[in-house]
Amino acid sequence: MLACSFPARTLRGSIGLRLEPRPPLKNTYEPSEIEPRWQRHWEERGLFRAMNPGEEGFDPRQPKFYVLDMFPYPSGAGLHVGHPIGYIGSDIVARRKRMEGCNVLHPMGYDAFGLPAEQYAIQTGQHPAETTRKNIATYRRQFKALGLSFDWSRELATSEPEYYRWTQWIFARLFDLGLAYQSEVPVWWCEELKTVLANEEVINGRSERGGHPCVKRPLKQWMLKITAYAERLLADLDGLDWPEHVKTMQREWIGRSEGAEVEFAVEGAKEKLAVFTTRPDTLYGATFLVLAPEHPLVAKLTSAAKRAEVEAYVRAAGAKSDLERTDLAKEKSGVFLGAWARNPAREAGESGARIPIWIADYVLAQYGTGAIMAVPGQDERDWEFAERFELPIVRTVQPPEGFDGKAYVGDGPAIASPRWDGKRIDEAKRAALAWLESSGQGRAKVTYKLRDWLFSRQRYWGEPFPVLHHADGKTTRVPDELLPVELPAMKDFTPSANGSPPLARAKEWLETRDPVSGKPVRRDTDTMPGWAGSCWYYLRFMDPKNDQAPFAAEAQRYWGSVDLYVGGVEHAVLHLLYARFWHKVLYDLKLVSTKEPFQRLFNQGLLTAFAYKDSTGRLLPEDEVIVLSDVEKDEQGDLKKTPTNFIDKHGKPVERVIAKMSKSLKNVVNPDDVVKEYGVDTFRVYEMFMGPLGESKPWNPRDVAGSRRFLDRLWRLLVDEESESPLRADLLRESATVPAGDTLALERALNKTLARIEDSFQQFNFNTAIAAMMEFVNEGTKRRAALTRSQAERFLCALAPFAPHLAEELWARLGHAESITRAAWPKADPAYLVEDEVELAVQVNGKLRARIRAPKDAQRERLEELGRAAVSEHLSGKTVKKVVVVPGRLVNFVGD
RNA sequence: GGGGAAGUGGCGAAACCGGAAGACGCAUCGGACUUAAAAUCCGAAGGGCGCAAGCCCGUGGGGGUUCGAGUCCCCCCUUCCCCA
Repeated sequence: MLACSFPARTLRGSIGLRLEPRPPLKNTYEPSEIEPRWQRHWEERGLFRAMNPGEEGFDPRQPKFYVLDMFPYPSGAGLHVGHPIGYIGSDIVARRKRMEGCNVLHPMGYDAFGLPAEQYAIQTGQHPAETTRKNIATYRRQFKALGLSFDWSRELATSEPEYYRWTQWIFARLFDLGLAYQSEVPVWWCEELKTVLANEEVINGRSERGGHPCVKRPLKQWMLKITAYAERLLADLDGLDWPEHVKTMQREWIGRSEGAEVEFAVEGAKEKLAVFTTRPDTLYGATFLVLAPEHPLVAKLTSAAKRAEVEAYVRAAGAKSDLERTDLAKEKSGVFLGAWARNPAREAGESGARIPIWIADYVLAQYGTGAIMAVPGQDERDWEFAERFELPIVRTVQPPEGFDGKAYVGDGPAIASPRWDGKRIDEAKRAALAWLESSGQGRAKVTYKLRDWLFSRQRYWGEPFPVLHHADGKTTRVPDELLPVELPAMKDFTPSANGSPPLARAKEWLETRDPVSGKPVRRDTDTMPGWAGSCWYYLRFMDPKNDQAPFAAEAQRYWGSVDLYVGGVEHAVLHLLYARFWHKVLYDLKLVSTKEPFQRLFNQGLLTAFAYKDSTGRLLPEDEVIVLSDVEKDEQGDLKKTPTNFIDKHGKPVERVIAKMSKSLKNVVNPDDVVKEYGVDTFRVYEMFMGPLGESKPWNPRDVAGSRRFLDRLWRLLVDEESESPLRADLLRESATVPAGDTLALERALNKTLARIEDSFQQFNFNTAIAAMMEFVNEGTKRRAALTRSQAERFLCALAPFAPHLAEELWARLGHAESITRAAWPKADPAYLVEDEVELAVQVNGKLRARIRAPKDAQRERLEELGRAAVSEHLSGKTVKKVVVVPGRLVNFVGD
């Protein structure tokens, strides 16, 4: 029996109900009074506290459930109505799981380090610590106002020393394992701004702000060897319950490709040139080599005559982005180095053995070996390059008859390749590899598009690196017990004019002594990127106050992986890949017990808004648009529906379109305003009612009222606004009898509703759950006298995750002293889901012609008979060739 | 450029396995209540033709499979999102 359906408790009289907290005497639905009161109630009693093993109140019989939101970056603007969609969705799951008897971990925190906070601080002249504190306070207030059932005792911010101490501690583990190293890598440098810029801050070789020219230049950076985990990051995707497209994105980002590394001897040089190719079978067709302009051997191989030209080209390539360089549509460019190599498939002196070495910017230094063998016969870009510079082209795969294209990339028998002629690609590859290996000129190799993770930034607002640089050039790490290395308080944290990081100016902090040897050492002046703190916060939530370790092993073993992780698809690659990487390192260190951090991932859809486009295509702010009625009278004075019309202030028609919420379009809605006008429960219900959680949909201000009306109707269904009684009198009685008449109809309606709510949890299309609840309330309003106490209670329990404040209030008015938070989740009773008599469609040639009613278990023959009678007119003069009967659905007569 | 998701009334949407298209809500219209309005309650409503019973059309466009297609297959168009 369901605990919430028939409470085994005698009720006090209607006057003597002790309600806690006590509602006022006014008897209309007043969210502004009800909601803060219940929020205080939850907070005071710690109803959403999750207990760890060993804590008082921990119940080992409860299954655990960890539901996590991607924590927000606390920006100065606060939340707009788009942010809470995911939070409300996950909150509904968390609340429902609690009602199912789970120990639910549902925490919230802030991803508080990072570039935007620093930029905002520089602009406003405030310290990032200050703006971050203020922004967090705003977020916290807004979260609490939304009635989200977070365990606030676990709140954290990645910029707090108590937190980043352990971020540094994990970095120290990476350092010890050799997974963190320093390296000269090309980064975007803007001379005008005197700073290093992130990839996304550079557009077409110019800074996003100001449009100043930028170049790539090598700088010493911290790198994390994520490539060492490429294979496992790829393989373990298979076991995850993630959207398939997110897994695909990760697979493509990792970009595994199998092929061969082939060595080419260079004329007049000891060094051999190693190239990576996925097509070793086309080796005979390699008619030239192409190096990336940054390839380390470029300077050495360039002939004196070509030096000036080569150097100019290398400089120009440095100013381009990878995208510009590899764009297939662009005209190929390149320069001959004046050097020659030998194709290892051919003997020296043999025709085609001597091949020229070029550089071209379509070859990237970071991929493979930074050098390719160009096979124009089987590669489109190489073909284009060969045509442009008049280099030889040799086909080594026989194109099909009638092929008149240029490069042929399809399958076919090998030709002009004596060692594997006639073999198709797969086999030819194997043969080529075997020959390369046996002759010592190459080997099988797997490469990944994934590169090591550039892990440092020359900025202030991030985690300092817990390392010490010694006079002899050695780098050691700060001992664990001296962590955290705190970020020094600095008044001026803008980038320096010479491009050195702000921390280089914190002299007292910078110059220190090695705790081991006592010798003077320097700290590192870079900080970690914004991704660092978010790589492990889900683990800290398991044990957030621990000052001996990042988290206790026991706590981690208990909570395991995140059971449901909800957030935006924009983190599909980087955040999720980085966090998985750290998790696997911790797994190898036996610090965590699971291989993967997030078992199930769900991406909520984007919230859009309406915007208006005029005839020139310009988007107009909402307040410059006038909405005309969508009903017009025609000449006869009859009403005629037309598309809703919108005009601008000059009376010109504009078109309504869907756009992102943005300040400039003035279509940003603040949840505070919605809550003030309608209440939180209405806000929550509306956000879920708009459409499936996973889909993007527009906020329509004039639709919100409908959700409020639903809650109003529910209120009036249970509460008589005219009377002072907290509840309608008939609901104070228990109704133990078997439902009949209208009560039976309501019982069926209720169970149907419960079943539909249950379904909605599969795909998180809570809009259908709310539609079902609306139908039940409408049904209940029509048959109010028949509604029983038990039905009201089960309905409120199902409503509780969606509109928790109203559900609590009515639950209390029904006489419950305990919060609905832990009431039992109501399940549909299948016995009430089937009707005795069903309606069927009767079709003739697939067209609906009549409807019949029949007992649900009527025989096919009987259905056909009933159907035939119902459509006899349509069948006269026709011969029925076939009758399709689908019991419970339809009868279809197929004639001529 | 690559990848992904999606196109259904005036609007947000629903339709679980191929079986009654448009549930639920918004906006709209009509009625009841009211001195009046708001609120509330009851009702109408995809488009077209018709006095009506009813008939025809209809899920971005075109083709196909099927007794039957919003749903499956092929081609095309459009929009949005992500990555670069």
